[in-house]
Amino acid sequence: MSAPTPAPIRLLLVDDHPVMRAGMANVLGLDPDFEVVAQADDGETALGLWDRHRPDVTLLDISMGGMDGIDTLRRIRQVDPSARVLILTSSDANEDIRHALKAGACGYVTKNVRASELAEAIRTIHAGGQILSEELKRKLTEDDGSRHLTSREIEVLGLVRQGFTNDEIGRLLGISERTARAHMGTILEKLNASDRAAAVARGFETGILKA
Amino acid sequence: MSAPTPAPIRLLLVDDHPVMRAGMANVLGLDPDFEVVAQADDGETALGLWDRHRPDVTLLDISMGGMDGIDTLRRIRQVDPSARVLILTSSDANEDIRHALKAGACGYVTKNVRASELAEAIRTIHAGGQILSEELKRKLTEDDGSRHLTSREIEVLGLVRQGFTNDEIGRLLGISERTARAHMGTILEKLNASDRAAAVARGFETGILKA
DNA sequence: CCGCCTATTGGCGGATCCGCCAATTTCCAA
DNA sequence: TTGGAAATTGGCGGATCCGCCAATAGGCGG
Repeated sequence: MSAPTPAPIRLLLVDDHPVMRAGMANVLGLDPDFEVVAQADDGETALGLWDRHRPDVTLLDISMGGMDGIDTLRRIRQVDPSARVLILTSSDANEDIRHALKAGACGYVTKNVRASELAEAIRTIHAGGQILSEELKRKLTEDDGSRHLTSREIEVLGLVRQGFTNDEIGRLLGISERTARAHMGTILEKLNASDRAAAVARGFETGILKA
Repeated sequence: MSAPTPAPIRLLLVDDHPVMRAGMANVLGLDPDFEVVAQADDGETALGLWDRHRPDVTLLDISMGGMDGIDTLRRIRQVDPSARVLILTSSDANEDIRHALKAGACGYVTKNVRASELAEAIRTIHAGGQILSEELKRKLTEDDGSRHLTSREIEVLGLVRQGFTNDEIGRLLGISERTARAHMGTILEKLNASDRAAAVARGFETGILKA
């Protein structure tokens, strides 16, 4: 009732760092459980390759030139909602984790993971499980909860970041300066910031804003 | 007058991403010109290994837990000012490049470099040359020049980031609120920001501030 | 159908910001 | 030594911010 050599798990690697991809291919390629069927260094290419190869599991980086990893993930899940994708990235920002999971990621590991743990994670993902380290889970629950901004608030924060006044923000968004101010108040409260400068800082720290 | 197999260039790899290190070791290990003599995933370990092996070239990542790459670089150059170090990192922030070069890096390449280019860069470094891509050079000259903050101004910006008012900043730094305000004015001008919120944003964008 | 959340707008007032002007001292580099 | 940049402090005033209070309207899930 047990095959000594089951079919390997077919993998698609997506990362814009060639050396990193080489590392993944090397580390995983040595394990007979895995087979790297394709690699891509941007979202567009990844989509095409995914469609052609239909890998069992996709390893996806978030920060890439062009279409980012989250968008790529959404597009893949749009084609096949059962696609299994493991996010493998350097960012441990709450927003990135949250967006990835919301977009349908089956797991999220940071790049400082050890090779053996990565392999184990892929097996778990392929078996239908979820992967999210205790550390990341803790980050998500403790540091967050009520303090995630609405899309409108994120929009306002983006303008604050550019140095616009409440009045200007109001005109830019077609709303009253009063309303912009109200959003600002909510942002300050949610981000636990004492003024707009601190709010922008918190935005970068949490990953809401990106350099 | 030409040896067919010269002694390989002895390398120390420092990066806190195990898979990335595997990639480097794999990519470079296949080339007989190179020999990976040691690997480290943090600055302290790197220092010890560097001292024991005295590699020809050190590949150093900037963002690491504990002592960061720049500090590690400084410590190495302190022991041996002729040590040759190539920064290999994901960050293309002006501040990181500037600090790395000032700390004595012989070269700076981002992780999206192709394997062949990385190998070539290492050879150049080992031969006594400098490596800095045209793209990064352009970034350094165009976007910068006069707009690098003084240490005092960076100190102030760090407090602004935390939401302190000019008055509070003055007291925290043991100076007058007037002076804090003056620094703020200079910061705004140098960073081309219209208010402190935008200044904080620019700080993160340029790499002066880090998440 | 009824709360709850979100978006919206309004008034009021004290706190804070930022620009423009000018001055002194220190310290480094040419 | 001398010029210049950096750090420091001061005054003045209009613009802007942010807190506290309150209200309306639309949407969504229980």
